[in-house]
Amino acid sequence: MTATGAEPRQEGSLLLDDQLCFALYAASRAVTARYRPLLDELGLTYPQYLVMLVLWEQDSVSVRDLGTALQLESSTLSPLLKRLEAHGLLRRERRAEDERSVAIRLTETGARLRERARTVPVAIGDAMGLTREQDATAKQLLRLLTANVSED
Amino acid sequence: MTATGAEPRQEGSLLLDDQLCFALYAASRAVTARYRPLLDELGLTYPQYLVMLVLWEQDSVSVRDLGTALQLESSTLSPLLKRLEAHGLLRRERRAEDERSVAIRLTETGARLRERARTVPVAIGDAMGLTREQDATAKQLLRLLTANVSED
DNA sequence: CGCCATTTAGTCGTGCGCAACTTATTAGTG
DNA sequence: CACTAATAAGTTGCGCACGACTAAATGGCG
Repeated sequence: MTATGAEPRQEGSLLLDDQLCFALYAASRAVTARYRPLLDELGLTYPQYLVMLVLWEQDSVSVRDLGTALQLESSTLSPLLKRLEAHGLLRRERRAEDERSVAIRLTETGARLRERARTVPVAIGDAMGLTREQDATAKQLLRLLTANVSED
Repeated sequence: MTATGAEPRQEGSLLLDDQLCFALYAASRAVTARYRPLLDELGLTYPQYLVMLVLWEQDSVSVRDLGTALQLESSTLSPLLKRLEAHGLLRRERRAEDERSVAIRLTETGARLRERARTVPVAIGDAMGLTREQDATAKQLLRLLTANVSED
């Protein structure tokens, strides 16, 4: 893939459309918006869906583990998990070994939801309309960017 | 750039780390977090900064124009613009030609802030640590993705 | 002209996302 | 062992983001 630079590439431009950050911000919201109708049918928001992805991979994780996986603070996760618990998808219980920690476990309902969610990544993949290579390149660049920007 | 696919590339994976959407979500928040201390000094949040970028390009735009440029709803912009007005950076006045429309104009303070903001894109560019080509490729892919996903 | 559909901002309610802080528990040090 | 530092989860306050809705103004059509 070649960079077809139809861009005024001066280093410190203040033009909105020169900013990678804006492309990122717009893309992220556009993708989330595309997820919304699909996730509505599952009764999930997008961040809730991400939490469920983690739990479907590995049941019984701590709030801390979720925070590490999703890069979210407990101040974001705690209320979100409460809502998922209220919807009957998971249970929260203090660990006996360490009373500070809370184990998040799927309920039967939560575990079963996985089957209904299987179609979601496929539908989104279609909508994104990237080739396999573009998808891989994008992921790679986004991870590099995240790593660089998260330093110190 | 080659796609070094150390990925389990099955089409409909439910693994968090296979999802482009998560890479996007994480990158967007990481970049915004990197902006935060810089923008704090200007007294701006990240979305407020984006609004200012538009206004520094073209003074006197409508709420609708801002919404088109930033892909945001009036329900997001109206309160945000009120806060910027309260901080003395802009004024909102109904247009005489069309009383439905509101013209957003920079105050002297708002216009002057541009000079202090000049260092921001440079600092962020450094922190991102992408080559020119990676930056261009990322922007290109993100725009393609946004366009595809926004269809219909 | 009169009327209705459209357009433009705006309000309201809900759910993030994060900084700053609190509380409870555990670990580590002398 | 005592005591302090750390860790884990949660609360609060604020600012987005967006859907659903409202009010006011304009455009278009008969």
